[in-house]
Amino acid sequence: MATGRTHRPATRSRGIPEATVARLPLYLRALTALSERSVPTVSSEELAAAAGVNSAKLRKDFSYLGSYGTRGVGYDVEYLVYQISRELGLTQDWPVVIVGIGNLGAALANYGGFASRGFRVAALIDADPAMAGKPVAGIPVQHTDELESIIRDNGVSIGVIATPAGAAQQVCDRLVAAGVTSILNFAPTVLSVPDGVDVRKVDLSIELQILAFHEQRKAGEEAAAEVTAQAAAVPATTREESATDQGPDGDVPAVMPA
Amino acid sequence: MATGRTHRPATRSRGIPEATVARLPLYLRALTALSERSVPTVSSEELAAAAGVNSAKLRKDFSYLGSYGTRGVGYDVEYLVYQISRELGLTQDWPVVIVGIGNLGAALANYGGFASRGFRVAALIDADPAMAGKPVAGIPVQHTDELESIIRDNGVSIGVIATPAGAAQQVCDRLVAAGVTSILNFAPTVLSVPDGVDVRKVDLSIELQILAFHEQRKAGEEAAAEVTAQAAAVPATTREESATDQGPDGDVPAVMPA
DNA sequence: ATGTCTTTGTGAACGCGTGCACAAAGATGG
DNA sequence: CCATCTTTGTGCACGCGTTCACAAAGACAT
Repeated sequence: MATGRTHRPATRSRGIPEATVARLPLYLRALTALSERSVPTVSSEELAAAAGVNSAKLRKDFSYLGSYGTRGVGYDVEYLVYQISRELGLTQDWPVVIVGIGNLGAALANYGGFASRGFRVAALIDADPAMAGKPVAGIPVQHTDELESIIRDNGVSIGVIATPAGAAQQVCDRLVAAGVTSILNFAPTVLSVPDGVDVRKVDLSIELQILAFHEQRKAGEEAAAEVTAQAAAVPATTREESATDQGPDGDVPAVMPA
Repeated sequence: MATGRTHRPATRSRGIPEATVARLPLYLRALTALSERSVPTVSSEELAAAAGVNSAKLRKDFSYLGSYGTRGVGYDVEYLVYQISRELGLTQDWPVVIVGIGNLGAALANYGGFASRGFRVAALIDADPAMAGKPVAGIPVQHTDELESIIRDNGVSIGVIATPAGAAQQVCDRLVAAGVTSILNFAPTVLSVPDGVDVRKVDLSIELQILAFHEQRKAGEEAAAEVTAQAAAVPATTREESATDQGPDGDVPAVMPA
């Protein structure tokens, strides 16, 4: 998982659990694909397989939205697409600003999935004066000085931060002060925001580290069988070495801040 | 949250809960920052604040790794950096391939956080023959034909998929067949993999949709107070309209597949 | 109209994750 | 050496999320 909600830890809004909300976009995507293939109805079993989840979980998720299925038949694809879209708030237009037009910011500006679900890139903002006016994904980059006016003029409530870590908190503060209440943060920093502001985090480095952990464990388990007998002989000095006083400084690997 | 583990749903590997593993990189980053400022020790309270988590949670997380703290003092920063790095498997070198060198793939190749924690970009792979040989982030792009040999020659076990959704499953299958056992997927698709292969997903579109949901709810709550009296008069026809037979087709918003 | 068969919707049990609150441990000062 | 004070490590309870398993609902054929 590349994220973690920062605020509103267990806010089950109007009865819809957070975990369910996180899966609704998944269902929506699968349903949209079915809709394009003109499939009229789908069973919970089929849809669950397409979305990669348990069918019981899917049914319980849908039960929070209401009784939209027909027993013995399944769910009407078009109707469900509409209901989920409405529940997620995708029936309205969401202007979004992207701050920090480096490699990642440019990639986000070009990302089709943004524009395709009601999200409209209202502006691209960068601190580098040399970037100003340069078009990225057909949209001219604007300077940070205009951040506040852009937010207000376009009624932007969602901001995307793709700046270096050092600039993220400052940008965040300005976004919030200008009226943004939801932030998607790609910078590897913990953002502090006032109550009422939602922050979601996408951290590429963290994802890889989690994969590395499991990868290491897999490698360890493979080797475990042959070392089991040997491990019994060794008095556990190898793994837990020198946990007594001070950590070895020379052994510390070259770990740099992401 | 930008991800969701696909396989190994609740695998508490060697006793370390999945939720804890997901937070270790967060602690590591905060600790590395302290280390650079030559801070010798840190209390759970301070570190928790820096990582944006509860201090009790942090202490419990560390207790899974062992008793590395000193009561009345706190944790030795350098030692903890080393222990967490080792636990996460960052003391070894992880060669990584990135498949799909579009905007996003290029951004990933240039992303500093990859190389800085033991992850080495072993190769960039793209299906477009025109890209072959072109250097991105100082690394020449190679053609998809060479995928298998690259994986085997470099002993790659972690693959990053940044291709369009349509190509993702096929790329995934080839990666897995060639020996990759951990995949970080940026394509908006559900990947199916055999047992033993870990998939983590980063989905930019989903993150925005979750934010939109909360944003909509916030807006709805603001307006709720003034509409409460009015809502009582309206016989609930507005919200749940025509939930009887068929969903309105004309009303369905223009939702495209991400 | 009635029976059968499919599929939904949900009650209930279970397990994981979180946070409180406190006892144990050890540093520090006298 | 003893008292005090700080901070860790953890037992415990609670709540959310997941899954099972089944009764209710409705389609469909006869």
